[in-house]
Amino acid sequence: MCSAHDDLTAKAVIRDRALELFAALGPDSVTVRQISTAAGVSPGLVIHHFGSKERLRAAVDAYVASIFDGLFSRVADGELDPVDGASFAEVFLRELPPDSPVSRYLRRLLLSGDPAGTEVFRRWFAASQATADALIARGVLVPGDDPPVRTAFLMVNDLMLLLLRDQLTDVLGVDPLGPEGAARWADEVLAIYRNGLFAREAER
Amino acid sequence: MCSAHDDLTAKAVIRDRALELFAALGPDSVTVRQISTAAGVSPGLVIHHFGSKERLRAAVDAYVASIFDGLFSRVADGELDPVDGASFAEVFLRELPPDSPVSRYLRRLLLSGDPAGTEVFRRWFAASQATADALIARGVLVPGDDPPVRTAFLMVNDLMLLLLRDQLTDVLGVDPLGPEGAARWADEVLAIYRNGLFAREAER
DNA sequence: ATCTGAGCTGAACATGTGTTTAGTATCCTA
DNA sequence: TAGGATACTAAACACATGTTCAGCTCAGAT
Repeated sequence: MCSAHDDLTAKAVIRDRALELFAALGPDSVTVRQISTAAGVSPGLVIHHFGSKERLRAAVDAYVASIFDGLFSRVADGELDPVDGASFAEVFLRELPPDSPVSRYLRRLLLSGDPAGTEVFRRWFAASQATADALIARGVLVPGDDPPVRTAFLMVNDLMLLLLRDQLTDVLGVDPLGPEGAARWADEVLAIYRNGLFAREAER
Repeated sequence: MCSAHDDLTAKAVIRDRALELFAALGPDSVTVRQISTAAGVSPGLVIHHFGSKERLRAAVDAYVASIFDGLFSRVADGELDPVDGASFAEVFLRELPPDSPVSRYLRRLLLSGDPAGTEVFRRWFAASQATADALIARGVLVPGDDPPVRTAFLMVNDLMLLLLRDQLTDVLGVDPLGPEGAARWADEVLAIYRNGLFAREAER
């Protein structure tokens, strides 16, 4: 190994810097040269290791997907517990480094319609379904008339925090995934889940 | 006018084709030449009318924002009524042509963190707040302990359908904004809003 | 009739792009 | 210790990009 950055192989460094740049700027606006200088290598090496920019992008997609897969299986194994409204988003934020570009990358993955994003979405949905089933079995949740739709609803409520975090911070004045915002958000969501939203006619 | 396409001015045609291409492929992957051939004009004319590709993008941003502004003010005037769960998304889908690229463009606008997207989000939030206040005043909704957070929650529930429509269609097997899917989605959401989510201990 | 200015084109320009290539150092294996 | 693969670079290549420019057409004012 010629030049040692951190304790990672150069290929991994390239992948990590590409992940950051793709997440921040979008894959299309990022050039191979930007990635190579961010990784401290030559542009040729990026191609040497990944074949092409497009395949580097695919590698980053797969890497991010594998991170989420790891988190999902840890939840399934009971290592991580998404209690209290079944918020996967909060669990993930806790597990990932606070400035991790992964959630921002996921945003691009999902909203751009990329197949890799659809795949992550599918697995997230499956994990949500498993969690919901477990809570129903324990008698905590009621199943509802249309379990898949109910699961999807709960899941997107959760995902939203990740996807629209910046915009929500803007209008609320507080980060809904920060310490204070998360508490306020959870309180309100649980209140709705508990009491519903509509005024009860004649207060029962 | 040299070449008449449809009944629109060439500048408007360029803007419309750019909107479609930007929505479908992302602004960064679309070239001026693609836009110009889609509009049936020369690349130079695109620059002639808009100054630069970047300023064309800004013009499209503003155009989309104005479309949403129009819809918001029609809702405010009572012309459009988002009853039943206050679903703006459904209202918009009904008002826009079925294959309109606007909602897809909005997705890009929000995910890219573009200021224009943030602005649309702000106005959507304001409109949601106004609608919620009206429903509370009529005694339909209960305000909750944290009205801004409650409004944001309801709003993102709604936005989600627009933003994750494709992925939801994938996992549910039905378009949540299509005729059947919308009904199932509304039923389930209203059930939660009405009865909550948790099993009542001892069934009261 | 003539001038003016806007709409518009085709070709060219400068540059940034992804990628290739030739070559060098370094490591692992036999 | 030889030899071949691997990691890596610098330079170049081919091409696509956004943009410019000179000039054309044509409607409307003078």
